[in-house]
Amino acid sequence: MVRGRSDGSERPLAAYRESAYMFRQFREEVETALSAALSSLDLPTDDLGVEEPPEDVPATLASSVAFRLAGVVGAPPPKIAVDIAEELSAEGYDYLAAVDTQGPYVNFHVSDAYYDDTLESAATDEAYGRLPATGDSVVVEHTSANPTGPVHVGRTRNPVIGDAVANLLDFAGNDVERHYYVNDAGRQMAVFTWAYETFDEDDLEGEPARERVEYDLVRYYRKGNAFLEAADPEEVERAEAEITEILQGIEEGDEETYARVETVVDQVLGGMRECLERLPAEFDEFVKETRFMFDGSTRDLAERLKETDHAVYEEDAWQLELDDYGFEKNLVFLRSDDTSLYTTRDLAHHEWKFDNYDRAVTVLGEDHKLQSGQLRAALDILGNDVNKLENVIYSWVNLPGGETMSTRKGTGVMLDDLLDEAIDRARDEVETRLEGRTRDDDLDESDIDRIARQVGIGAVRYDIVSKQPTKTITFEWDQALNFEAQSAPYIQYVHARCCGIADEAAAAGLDASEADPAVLTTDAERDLLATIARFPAVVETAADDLEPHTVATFARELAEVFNTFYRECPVLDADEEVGAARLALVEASRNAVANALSIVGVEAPESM
RNA sequence: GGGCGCGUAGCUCAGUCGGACAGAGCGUCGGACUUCUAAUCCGAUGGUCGCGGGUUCGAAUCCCGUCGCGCUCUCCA
Repeated sequence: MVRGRSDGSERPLAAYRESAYMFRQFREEVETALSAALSSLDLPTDDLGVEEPPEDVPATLASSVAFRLAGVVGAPPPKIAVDIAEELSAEGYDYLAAVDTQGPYVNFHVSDAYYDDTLESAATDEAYGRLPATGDSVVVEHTSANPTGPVHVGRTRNPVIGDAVANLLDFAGNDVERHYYVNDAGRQMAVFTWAYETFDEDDLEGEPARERVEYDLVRYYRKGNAFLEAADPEEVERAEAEITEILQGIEEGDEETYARVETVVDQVLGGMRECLERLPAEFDEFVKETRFMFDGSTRDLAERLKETDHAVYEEDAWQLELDDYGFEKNLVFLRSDDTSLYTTRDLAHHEWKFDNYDRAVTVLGEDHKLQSGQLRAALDILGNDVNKLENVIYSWVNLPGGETMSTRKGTGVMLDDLLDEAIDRARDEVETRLEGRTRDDDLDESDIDRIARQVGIGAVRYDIVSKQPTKTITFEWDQALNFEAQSAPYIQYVHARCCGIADEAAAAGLDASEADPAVLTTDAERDLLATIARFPAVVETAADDLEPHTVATFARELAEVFNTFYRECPVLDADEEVGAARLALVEASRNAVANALSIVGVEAPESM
């Protein structure tokens, strides 16, 4: 579509795709040029101090190196900055065009080619921002909630962050698989299985809150737990014996017991999976922990642990001393009855990951932080390269008023209800706005359904994914479902606007292939292009740090500069040359917004 | 009590591997729809960056202390 650069040269298509890395290349050029200048002045090059300047500074990158050299050189920073700028040559670079100073800062300016290539790349490449293949396979494990009942909002941070991390790593060039680790061998599932087999429909409290299997079966789980807490001690003892029998059956690999437990597990998990698909959070594999018991790997691993220097046999149980790793208490890996623990099985699980993937990322709540540290230590003791294992830890979601969420007690807001409410509110918005709508594209009933779903669910996801995972967040309806600025709909709206303009332009016969980036001269146009140029670097940093929320922030910033551009720079009513270039800018914006949204897991509507 | 995390505007949050006057949105107040979708834009208002020390040319950011909140310290998961 966009042909030729403003200097008239032609480049092959493959090279356009390479130029998806303009900001990153520019950064390298700045570092190279600055190093060279410092070297020729006999100054140290270990800390270049390259950073992004504040918004009101008209440079793309800057260096604060002059501050640090003041002591070495014995001159004031502004003087040093000038010396460096004079020594620095911007000759021979693609994107570094000029250097100047502003007080103690050395500022670096980009060439026209930087903008030209950004526009070419972003407007023509639907995958704009995607980084080159790393060759790494990465398994992202997230959610992994025990299959005890409906997914509630307290758990929602995990699939939302997890899915975004997986999307991000994928977009950063990795070969990603998404796993849900199913705890099907623990006491909770034994209790559930016993309760499911013991009680009848008549024994249960109330009707299922929703027509789906996990809402039905969770009533058995709650009934079982209530019984164990309150029933006659003799009856409780009898029940406990049955529960223990189930646990031991699993441990011994008894197929009949396994089948009984899986009857419950598979049903409940199936329902939870349907709920998660609404987000949507989908998985390549549901990995059951019983797998690592039945294949003998947990047993083998325990034997190997016993052989290590850290293993001790105390109080009839095999334990691991982890003082060297900063843990005071020992980690028991075999109970006194010789059965394995959750962590033992998880160790086998992680060695399996190491055998099959180059990297393993786990998204988990802060309540699992200690356990994950012990896991890492034990994996290290077993001789694994624990650098392959990375965690993303998130804090709890509070309800206003400090109410806690519990599947067992049946308290908390269910994710299904949250999503239904979000979609209902979004539908109200759509219908309200329909009256004042100026665009005549005749939204029909199915469009309204689609928009309500995209906007409602998008708002919930964005509200969660846009915040730093380490911070505790308070869930409030009005805030999560605010459809205005700093929300998913605000960004989605930009995408819809881009699509609308593209449609109108096509109908009017406007052609972006004639675009000449040199005619984009207003601040609004340059700001938009400069923001789009940063996108690949944003993806790179976010992926390195496993921080999808920075992509959410970028998407919002991009939407803001686009809306200013939209306000000030008409596309269809501009003269043909300017219109064509602006249309290319709209297409570039659409690609960047669509891809940023897809990373954070929010749909990009073509109309709304 | 020990370990870890968090504390930024009335509210919700960016910024946190030291750098240009601490930024948004919501709220409040005031403007802009005969103009590609007003889920928009423009302006005003609003801050002892929990508190106290320290390091530094420079600290919301690093160090020490302290207060508050959360998580955690099971032969649970």
